[in-house]
Formats: sequence, C-alpha cells, structure tokens
Amino acid sequence: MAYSIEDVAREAGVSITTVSRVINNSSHAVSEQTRKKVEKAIKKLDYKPNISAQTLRQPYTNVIAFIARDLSDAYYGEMARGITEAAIKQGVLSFVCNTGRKTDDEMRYHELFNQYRIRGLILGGGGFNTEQYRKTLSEEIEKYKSRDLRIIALAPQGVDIDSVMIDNVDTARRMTDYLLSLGHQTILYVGGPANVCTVQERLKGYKQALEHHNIKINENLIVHTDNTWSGSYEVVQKVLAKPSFTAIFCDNDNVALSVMRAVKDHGLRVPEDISVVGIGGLPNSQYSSPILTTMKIPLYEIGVKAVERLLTPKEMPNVIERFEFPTELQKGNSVKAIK
Amino acid sequence: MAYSIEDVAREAGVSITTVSRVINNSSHAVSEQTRKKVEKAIKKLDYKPNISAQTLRQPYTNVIAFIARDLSDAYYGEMARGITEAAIKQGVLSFVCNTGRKTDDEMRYHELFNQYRIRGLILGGGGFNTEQYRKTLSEEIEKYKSRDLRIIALAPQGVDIDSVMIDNVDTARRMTDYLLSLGHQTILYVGGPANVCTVQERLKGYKQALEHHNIKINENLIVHTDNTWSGSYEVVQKVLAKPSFTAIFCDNDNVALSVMRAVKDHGLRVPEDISVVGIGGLPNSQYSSPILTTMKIPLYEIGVKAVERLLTPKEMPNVIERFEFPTELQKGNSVKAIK
DNA sequence: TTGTAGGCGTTATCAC
DNA sequence: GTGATAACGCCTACAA
Repeated sequence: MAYSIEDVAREAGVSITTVSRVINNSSHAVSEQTRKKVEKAIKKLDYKPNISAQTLRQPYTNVIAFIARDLSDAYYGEMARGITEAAIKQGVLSFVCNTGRKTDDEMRYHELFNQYRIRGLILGGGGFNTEQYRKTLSEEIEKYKSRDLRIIALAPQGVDIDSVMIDNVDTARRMTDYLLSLGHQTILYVGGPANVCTVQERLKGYKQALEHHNIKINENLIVHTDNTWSGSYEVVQKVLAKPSFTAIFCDNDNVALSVMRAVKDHGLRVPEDISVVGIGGLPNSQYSSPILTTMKIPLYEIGVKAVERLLTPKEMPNVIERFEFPTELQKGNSVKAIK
Repeated sequence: MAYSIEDVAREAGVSITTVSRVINNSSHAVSEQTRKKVEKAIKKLDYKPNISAQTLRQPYTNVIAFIARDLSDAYYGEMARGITEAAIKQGVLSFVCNTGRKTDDEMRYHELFNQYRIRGLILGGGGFNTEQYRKTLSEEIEKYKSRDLRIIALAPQGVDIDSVMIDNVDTARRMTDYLLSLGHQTILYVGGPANVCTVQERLKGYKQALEHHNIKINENLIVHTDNTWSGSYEVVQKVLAKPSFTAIFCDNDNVALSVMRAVKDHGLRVPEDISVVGIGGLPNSQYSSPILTTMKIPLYEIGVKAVERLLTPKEMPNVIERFEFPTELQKGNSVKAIK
C-alpha cells in the first residue's frame, strides 16, 4: 500500500492537519521550520495524496473527458492531441472515448463520467439532427448544468450548447465561392451522413453560395457517404459513370482523398478533368498528389481552447458561450480554373 | 450533490449494508423481497455509487491509461481506438496521454496515474534506446510491479517488459526480401529517429535481409528523419539530388507518403523510376496514388489484445509475457519489378 | 502556530 | 437475513 498522510505526519513528527496544510498550500499559516520538516518527510517517503480520498470531500476531480467519433481519424486525433496536451499542462488528465453518436454508448459514458466526478466534458463530433438525439442530449446537458459542470461542443449538436468551433456554413460557402470564381458551375457535393449537423451546415453553405450566384441547385449533384474511406470511394465511383460536373466538393479531407483516387481509377485526372476540394487541412491531405485544396480548420487550437474554457467557471451560467475559430483557404493543386 | 447509499437505504427502509450487498451482488444472502425494494429505490433515485468512495477501500480503480506519442498520427489513433473500445466494453475508462518519450512528461503522468490508482498502463510508442531512458523506465516498471499493476508495451522499449506487438525485425526483413525478390539491389532506407527502439529493430531487419543476400550494406543509403511529414519530405529531397537507388524503404507509412510526394516533386515517377514501400497499412496509405505497398500491422487488434491482457491478473508475476501479432505484406502499386 | 475530531460514501467484519 | 460500526485517506471547522 502506498504511504498515507498519516505516515508523513509520523515521519515529520507533526499532525496530519499540518501535513495537509503544507500539501494544499493552505492560507493557514505554517512555520517555515515545520514546513521544511514536512516537505522533507514527503520527499523521503515519495508521498502522493490519494486522489480518491481528496475527491470524497470535493465536488469533482481534476479529470475531463473527450468523446470522439473515430480516434483513428486524424481529424479527431488532432483535437485529442490539443485537448490532452492542454489539460496535462494544468495537471488535468483526460478520459478519451470513442463513439460519436451511438446514443446508448454515450449514455454509458455519461453514467461513468458522473460516477468519476469528472470536471467537464468535451463533445467531439457533430450530433445527429434528430428529435430523439436532441432530446437525449438536452437532458444530459441539464444534468451537467445541475452539477455545475460544463459541456463544450466542438461541432454543432442541434441544441443550444457552449461551443468552440468553426462556422461550418460560412466555411463551405467560401469554398464554393472559390470554385465558382474559377468558373466551375456544376459542382458535385459529397457529404457525410445526411442527418449529422455538421454535414447539414456545410451543405447549407454550398447551397447558399450557389443561390447567391443564381445557380439552380441540382439535387442529383448532392450525394452522401458514410464517411469511411471505402464508402466514399464507392459512392463516387457510381456518380463518375456519367460525370456531369467539373468539380467535386467533399465535406471533409479524407473523403476528398478517397474521391481523388476514385477519379483517377476512373481514368480521369485531377485537376485537369475534374477538380477536387475538401475541408479540414489535415497533414495527409497536404502530402497527397495532387495536394488537396481545402479549408484549414485549426483543430489542435480548438482542442486547446476548449480545455481552457472548460476549466474556467462560467460567469453567467445561463448564457450560452460560443467561441468561433476562423478557417482559411489552403490552395493545393487539385483545382483547375475553367475558361 | 448526488444521492448516496444512505439515501437509498432510507428510501428502501433498509440498512446501508443491505444496499451495498445488492449493489455488489454480494454472496451474502439477501431475501428476494428486500432486494426488490432496494432495486426500486435505486432506480427511483437514479443512484450511482461514488467511485471515489469505493476506490478508497480498494487497491485500484477501473481505469487504465494509454501513453501515445502522437495522437494525430493514425498509427496511435488506431491503437487508441482499439484500447478505448475494448476497455469500455468492460466498463473501464481510459486516460489517454500524448507523449511518447519525453521523459519528464512521462514521469508526470506516472505520478498522476499512481495517485488516481489506475489499474494498468499501456505504453504506445517505442522507447529510446538510451541508458538513461531504460533506467527510468525500469524503475517505473518496478514501481508498478510492487503495486501489483501491469504495464504492457505495444512497441519495443529496450527493457524486459510484457508486450503485445509485432516482430519488427522480421517485418522489415520480409519487406526487404520482397524488394530484393523483385530485383532491387540498392534500397534507400528512410527511418525515424536513430535512437528509438522500433526504428533500430526495423533497420536491423533491413540489414539482415541484405546480408543474407550477400549485399554489402551502404551506410550512405540509410537516412533518418524526425518522423514529421515535413521532416521526411526534406530529408529525402536531399538524397534525391543524386539518386543511386531503385527503391526506398520507409519504416512507416506516413513517411512513405511524404517520400512519394518528394519523389514526384523531383520529377520522378513512383514506381516507374523509384519504388516506395512502407510499414503500417494505415487506411490513408491505401487510398493514395499510387497505392502504397506496405506491411499491414493489426493496430486495432493490438490495442484490444493489450486491454485484455492488462485486465487479466498475471499468473506468474515474474515471467515476462510477450504476445506477437503477425504482419502481412499488402501489395499496392508503388513497386515495380526490375529486369 | 499547531492539533483534535467529525465526516465524505463505501465496503467488510462482526454481531444479532 | 439483516444491521451496527470500524476502517479507507483526506480536509476543515473548531480548540488550544
């Protein structure tokens, strides 16, 4: 068994109260001499306070949680890196979990988080925009709030919630504008699952840009994938049978990389025959060939910021706090201008 | 504040002892009627045991930890996914941390893990093969052992330690053999940092294969990178100034993708002018163009297996337990046979 | 400036 | 079959 505060007290020849005061840098005065004795004993025994015992007397632990949808996706990996690194700088550990939207699994996590008295939760992926999901999430949000804990979303959830994210509509709109400015008028849109909030917002941005340019929206030019590498590849393979478009706008980088492969496997060239763009700015999209033109999302920074907000008590608990990071067009060479 | 066992006892009109028995499915008999009452009360109050209090009476929590080197690298992401998913199936949460080998940071983590009474630790990346690192790690291993906890490594650490991993030497040897079998005699080797165990083992496999074929090892054909996308790109750019090789063997997939870009940017073609292979089998290497020929590592399965071992008490505490997964050649089209 | 004692929520040892 | 009660390790009034 590890040493307890009592062992330290005995070793230093003082009471456990005094030891506790030294440990916690209590405002209660402790003579320099006594402090020295205690510190020496702590060092000698290599004593570390038992956190469970501490937590028993405190509302929560120095632990936060991050729910990701797919950790093997660098998109979440980059966020996770920002989160865990920022957290540990403050001595905070992070539970990292891998399930974006499977409601049952999420509930399971919430239960455990509750039991472990975590200090706050970061929601990685976009939520399902369904009545059911919104209801479940709203209830959960209420519970956290009642326990004075914060939840922060890094992507839209379809409900009012504190967030640190990008403007998905605007980002997709600007990307579409860019394609339009280069002369592309028929743009295939390849998005993730149709009922995910993030997907919906980006699609909205695409449509807004077209409408703004008085281009009629052709629903046949909008397809959805399950966001897997193979799924995206196959979806596009089908559409490529009769390509009636000059560019493909993928709502994330991984899909875009799959799509570029599909285009090439179809005997067409990127960007000479078809231009391809994505959203994300993940490193691997910048080392593909051609280099993917994409909108850079500061994923790492989003993670860092989320932790910072999470560990800061809200001044106005009833005001939703939204923090927005800008995105930036990152030109590669996967796009060609059309005469 | 959340409900405590006392609230449940009061609600059910029994003692806390009885409630505890019901919660823990104690072998101590409880009448069916009483059990029903208690369960009803638990449900009504939505009571969840306080884990801190439980932990106070138990040697450890149902939490494990995973130390990764770079979570934004799908290599670790895939492992993390396997680990967290396998863990939660057993109701175990995972601390995930992002630092492979910065000794100071690792020590910090060990300290916290100790305080949080975690149940076991999984070490993601390969350790530094230096006297200093080995010593520090060995000490840490002893501490864990003395607390009856397990550490499991997913990559070589230069010390005797339980592990779930692949045979790095063999994997690199077989890959080299493959290139040799296609007629490549001068193979540039691009490895990660030279003092990392994994890197050393793979390099060893490369050398063994060459020696076995009586090919003299040319140290000029061995270069090291810092494993970043840009670093790998630049290192190879330099070597490409005077290419005296027909193939490039990269000791991981991400490096290989960077290298393919470097080759192309140099006006050379993969595989017509230079063949490129990697190790890993990450999804993005299978959607690049050309598709990367690589050795598939079952990263997800390694993560799952590690959790399984971690949660199983060792039968013979003093016997090092090594579990080895096979790797498999995955042919893409980044390699050309030479006449 | 230091120390005593009660309590946080559980589990385990006894007694009944 | 059920229930007091003493730990577990720590913090914090309150006393001295």
